[in-house]
Amino acid sequence: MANYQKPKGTQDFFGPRSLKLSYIEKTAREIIKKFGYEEMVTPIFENTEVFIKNVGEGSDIVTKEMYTFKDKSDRSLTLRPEGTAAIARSFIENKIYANGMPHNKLFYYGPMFRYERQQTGRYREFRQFGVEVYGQSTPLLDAEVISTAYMLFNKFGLNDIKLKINSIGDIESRKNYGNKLQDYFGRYIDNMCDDCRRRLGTNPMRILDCKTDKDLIINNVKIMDNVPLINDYLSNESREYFDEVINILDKLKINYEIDFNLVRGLDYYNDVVFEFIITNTSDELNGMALGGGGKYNGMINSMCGIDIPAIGYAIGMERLIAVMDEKQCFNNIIDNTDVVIIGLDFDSKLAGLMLANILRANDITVDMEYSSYTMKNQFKLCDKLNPHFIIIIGENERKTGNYQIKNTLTKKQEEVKISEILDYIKKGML
RNA sequence: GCGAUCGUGGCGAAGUGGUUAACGCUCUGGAUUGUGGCUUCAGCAUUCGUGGGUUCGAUUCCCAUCGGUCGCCCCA
Repeated sequence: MANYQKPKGTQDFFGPRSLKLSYIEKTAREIIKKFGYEEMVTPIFENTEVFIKNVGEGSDIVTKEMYTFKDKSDRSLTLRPEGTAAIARSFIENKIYANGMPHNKLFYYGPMFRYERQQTGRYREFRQFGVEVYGQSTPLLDAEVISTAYMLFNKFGLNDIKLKINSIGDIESRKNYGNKLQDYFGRYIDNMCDDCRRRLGTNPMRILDCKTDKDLIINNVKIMDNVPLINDYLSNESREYFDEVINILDKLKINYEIDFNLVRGLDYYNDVVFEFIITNTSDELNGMALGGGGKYNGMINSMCGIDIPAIGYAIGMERLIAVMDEKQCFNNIIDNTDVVIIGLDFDSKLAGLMLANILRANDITVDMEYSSYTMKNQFKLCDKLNPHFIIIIGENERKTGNYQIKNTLTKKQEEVKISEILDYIKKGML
């Protein structure tokens, strides 16, 4: 046998796991539509510059994680590493902003690709469900966007997803704060890690995220404890906006934890940023981000020159499945077979096939064995599928027009006229 | 990009430098030829991720490579 392997970091979904994936996808679609969202489907790949310009030239995603390739006409294309930039591109290219709606609520679902070493909850091909809203900037909307995620978590039976939220301020606030951080960390930088030294010049806010220097103590002072807080450098406008979002979250009874060190790695965010954190699980998953997002008012403007506010988030499907597995949230999603039809000779199987399609057309799940005429083999299929009813057809049944129907729950077997089988089974399934 | 660890049949999992690679589950066939899920008997890896090397001989030692798992970085 040829030794085929799937590419590193990718996955095949089959059996129960594929059932879980489609259950999540279906449920997420249903719920988000209640909020008025429309699905947007964009290409799996985009022109490379869509991501470079919008995710950020300095971001890790762009500098080392993209699947970029040339097509036969020498165009540079990239397998999408995230959803937001592609959705924004489509929003602008199709001039959706001109459709007269005060806001446009969009969601997407599909695979994303990042060239990374895999570990728990991280793959090279992974799936995201995400939402983006364009056109309005108000705390009411921001809080509602966050609440859509919690409606989902709730529906899935997850009660331990912690919301971490912060405001990184508008562009001016960020600049002022960045200067302050450079002053502050500049005093200690000689003792800090290589990454932080690099970040000091390029993106000092990311130092706040550093795991290496998290507990660094210099001159008996834990430097992260005395770091200037973004909160003290927000413009009045940004601060009031953030306070109002928090206020509304309280009203919606969504628990949150304000984390002044939450800054996020994508360049396009401003003001409100947030992450959904997994808690109360195994060590591997605990503290991991199940999803994240924020506002990115500047991105649309930089793409098309029009001021259009934007906010969105994305949730990772593989991580969602992992948490839901641990919390045993998949108890009732098994697809049951309602009926298995047994035929004891070719003509009986043919009669069974015809009956099966009548039942299927009436919303009943039916399966059968196609090549064996022995009872034994066909009952084995029943053992596997565990149907509610087993219909047995043989020569006698064909002659009389009465088929044997066995109810596997009551263990009772009855003869039923062909014309009455549909009703008999429907009644039995209630 | 860096680091750790692992890779034996459909699955789980022992094992050793040397003629037949344990065991459990599953599966296949029979006891039981129109009623299964129990029991019982029998069968199922020319082969130990792949390629090369050492050796009289390697699944077991060495190297490389491809994968899995898990950390760091970053993120979903």
